[in-house]
Amino acid sequence: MNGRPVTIQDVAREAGVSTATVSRTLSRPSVVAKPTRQAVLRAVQKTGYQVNHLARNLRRQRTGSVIALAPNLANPFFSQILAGMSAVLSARNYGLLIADTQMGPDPDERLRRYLASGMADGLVLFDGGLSPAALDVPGRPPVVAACEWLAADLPSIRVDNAHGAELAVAHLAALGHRRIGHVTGPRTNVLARTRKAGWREAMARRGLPALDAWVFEGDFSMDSGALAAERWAAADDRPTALFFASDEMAVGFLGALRRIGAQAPRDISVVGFDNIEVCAHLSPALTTIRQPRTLIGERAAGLLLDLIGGGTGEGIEGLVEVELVVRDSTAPPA
Amino acid sequence: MNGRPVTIQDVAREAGVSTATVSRTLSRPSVVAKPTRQAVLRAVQKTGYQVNHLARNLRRQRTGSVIALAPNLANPFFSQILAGMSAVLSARNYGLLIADTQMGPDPDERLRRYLASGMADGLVLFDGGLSPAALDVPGRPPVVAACEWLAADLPSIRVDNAHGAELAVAHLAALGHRRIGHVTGPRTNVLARTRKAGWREAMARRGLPALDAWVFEGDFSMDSGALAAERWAAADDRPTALFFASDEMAVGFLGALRRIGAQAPRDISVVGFDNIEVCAHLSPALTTIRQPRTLIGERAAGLLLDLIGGGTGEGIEGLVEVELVVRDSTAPPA
DNA sequence: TCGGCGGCTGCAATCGTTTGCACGGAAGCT
DNA sequence: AGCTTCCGTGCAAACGATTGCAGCCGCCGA
Repeated sequence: MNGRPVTIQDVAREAGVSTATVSRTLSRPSVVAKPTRQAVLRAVQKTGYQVNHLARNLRRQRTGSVIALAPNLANPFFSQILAGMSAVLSARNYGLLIADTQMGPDPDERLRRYLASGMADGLVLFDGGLSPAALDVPGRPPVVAACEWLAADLPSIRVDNAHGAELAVAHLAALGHRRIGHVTGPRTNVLARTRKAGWREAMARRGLPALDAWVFEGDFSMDSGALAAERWAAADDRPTALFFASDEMAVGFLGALRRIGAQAPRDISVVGFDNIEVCAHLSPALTTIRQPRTLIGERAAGLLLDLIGGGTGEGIEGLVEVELVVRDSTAPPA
Repeated sequence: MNGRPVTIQDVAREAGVSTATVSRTLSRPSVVAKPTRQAVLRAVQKTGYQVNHLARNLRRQRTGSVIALAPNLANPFFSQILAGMSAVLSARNYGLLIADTQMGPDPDERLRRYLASGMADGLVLFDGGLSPAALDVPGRPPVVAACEWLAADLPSIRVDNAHGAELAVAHLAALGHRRIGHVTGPRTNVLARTRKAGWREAMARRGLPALDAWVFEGDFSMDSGALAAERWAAADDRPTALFFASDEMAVGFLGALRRIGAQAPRDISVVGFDNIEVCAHLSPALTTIRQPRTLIGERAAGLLLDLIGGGTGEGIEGLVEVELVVRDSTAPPA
């Protein structure tokens, strides 16, 4: 009734037992005798006791939460992944802290700080641009990379980007395209690099040239996609199809394309990557490579929890499969 | 060097002072003499000491983090708001925990649990669908509502939805439209209700009828927007312009419109709400009401921190202004 | 020279749990 | 009956920081 929060002591007094017994009743009910247990539970009910997580965690030497570290929280791409993580974490009574790497001046330093601070029992890293050296922190908690990552030895959940590129190129080639270009992500981004490499390989596998003139540099943003449209239109040796490293860029491209009087798939076939929600609602609806984002989040969280629990992460599949979603932005070349 | 994390005791020993002095050096440097301070800082450097937040927070009787409770984390709308929150929170050394109300079976119960659990020093609520009764928890921490909310007495950051509707209708009316319809959000959502009411008022203010036949029910999703397009096309008394309660629905509408051979703004003018990123890249680019989402997040976090600090939230403006962004989806009626 | 004062510092209690250890008693066995 | 075993419980020491209180010391003024 009064303002002071009720502690385990209050419950113990109420139930006429020691705090140890209350604690045990709550965490390992089986070890306390049934009558005692019931008395304690009754006292808990009566007093409205809630454990103090701070105290519990201090004693247990853990924090009960994990950090998701993303390059840019404003990017909707992550929200679904976070939802997936949140689902499995809250089921296991873990909290999900989120943080942005790109906000302060020195991303690597921020990562290091998070690792050293002991604010969380583990960390999921979504930023492929950080330096592996930032992981070199004495007693750091487990880290799961949920992106392609230079340091191959980090437990990770990866999307099969190369296979995605292969699917895209295969689809376009099957339609009869031979001049298939690529719009890249940011040069430093590992995802972007893998997709580009995948494109090259897929082309080579079919004996198709992967000309540099068919590569347009982007940065995953819609604006950069729009820019690619202008450059594509101005080029003299144009590809008849483009594989984009992200849907966002493809969306920007399609919009700009219309504005300059061209149209997909009549003038050019377009394949994106991600399957963001808007794809199905564009006109033409965007053919793309689907990434199961919720699944990525769930897997990453699952893997991290396993590591935190002392597991090796052996049982958890690190590679999640992508699939081709055919819509209206692709057709045989004119 | 060894595995055990370095504590304040180690630093104290190294510096030849007491733990109290170390603590003070770190939290209120001005009260300790300069030579002592330097010795302590040197020891901190040497040992690589990091404060244990758990212990600090236990002692300080606070958790150092706040919860953002959203109806659906997978909704990209929130990611930018979270980014805004994250920015101001991490600047003040607070952590941001996120949680989903809609995941478990009983959202109200979840809210209550979060409030009672003491896991955070405060909470920002984005779900307008929860019952105010869920807030009725004995020693609950401050809560900020970042959505329209039935219980008017909760400190809140609100968007001026009614004004947004007014701007939309004013714009369309100025173009010469008289038959202006509305596509609603989910019936239970307070945001959706306010926008609809705003539309009605704006129409009335101009002496224009707001016919029920011009109202299409949606749920904020792209799919529901697409559905509205079919219903609009099938109607016999068609509005010449539509004001949408969300951009997502407008996007779905535009896509479906094209698929049935119609086109904006030739056949119908469209105004959305939110200014999501894709608006500018559609063709036609979508005229909409801009909500400053980052600002909403910043304000909400700021207000919450003020309340946590014992403030009254007086100085913080609760209403954030929206603005009209005119693009290509609106034109005079045919 | 002495009293007073103020600036630094240390002692030790405290935050609320968990948990190793020990103890008491009942039950089972010879 | 005496001895072991085992179950259930309580005692008290952690976990690692913060902070009120008190004491020390040096400086200043009288």
